[in-house]
Amino acid sequence: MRWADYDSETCSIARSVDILHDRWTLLLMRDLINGVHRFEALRAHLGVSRDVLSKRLAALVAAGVVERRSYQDDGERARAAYHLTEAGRELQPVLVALLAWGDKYLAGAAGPPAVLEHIGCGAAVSVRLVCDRGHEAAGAHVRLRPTEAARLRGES
Amino acid sequence: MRWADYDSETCSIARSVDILHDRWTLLLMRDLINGVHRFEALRAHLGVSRDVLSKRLAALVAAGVVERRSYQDDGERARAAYHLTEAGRELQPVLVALLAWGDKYLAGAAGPPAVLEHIGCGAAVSVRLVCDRGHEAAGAHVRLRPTEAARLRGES
DNA sequence: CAGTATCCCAAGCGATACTG
DNA sequence: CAGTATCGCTTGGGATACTG
Repeated sequence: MRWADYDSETCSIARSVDILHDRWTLLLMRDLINGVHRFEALRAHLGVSRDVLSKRLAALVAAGVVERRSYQDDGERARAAYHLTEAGRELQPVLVALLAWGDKYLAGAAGPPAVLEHIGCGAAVSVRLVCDRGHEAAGAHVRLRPTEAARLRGES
Repeated sequence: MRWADYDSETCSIARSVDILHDRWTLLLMRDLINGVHRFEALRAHLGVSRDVLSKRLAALVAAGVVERRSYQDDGERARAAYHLTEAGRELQPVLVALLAWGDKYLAGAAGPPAVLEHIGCGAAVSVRLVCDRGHEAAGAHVRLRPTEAARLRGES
């Protein structure tokens, strides 16, 4: 297929970007995936204003990637905490890919501030594109094939 | 490490997001990686204004992920085209991860408009997180370990 | 075709103050 | 602590017109 035939708006990348494209959302996801769950902790760590954090969290809850939970420590009153849903956790490859790319191209002379490691064995973790038959499938070895859904849409 | 110890700004994810977080950049990268290289073709396919496209391209050239080339068809005058640099091409995993996620969670009843396939064998392509010793390393089986660079920064 | 210049509007964002 | 309300600034972005 010629890529230009591929509808720019219905593209899954476009839909994903629509949810994630602002300056804070991916960093917010990063913190959530790494164990920061409370409003004030998120605000302080990200350095974002309360207002924006509130809006972002609401948007992510609406999008189904974050859920709000109440919890209660002993002797304390109930508090709210935010956790990723299954859909949210599955954005991990996006974050890892961004991390790997930033490590490689933006880290500067000092090197990356942190590396991702497999807890089981301590080896470095990387992102790979593979096909169902196990072939490495990066770069030009990959193409998009339009589905029935796209064909039907095109006819309408 | 406790994630909150990890500096939010020097994080490689943050640096990457800084370059990519606007509404158009990732879609622009998508089109560039898929063979749309000319200004007017990009503008038409993305549906973005000339002004913004011009700025985005300039920013991406400055960031080193896009390069501007001149080419000349027979009998035509020279024209400009934009191509990804090596660094730009290596953002492919980010795009594939976004595509896969959108396919899974945002495609709706009709299913995704296109699927990614390995040109060699036609099998579907997916993103995997693996460690250097070949272990599958997704979800909670992964952690960030601060490097010397982070320790030095923390002391300063 | 490949942009730049101008204008104006809307959205994003931060600061501050306030509420339960 | 966990937010909402209000304000005003700044940036992003579309429309249109213009240039090489």
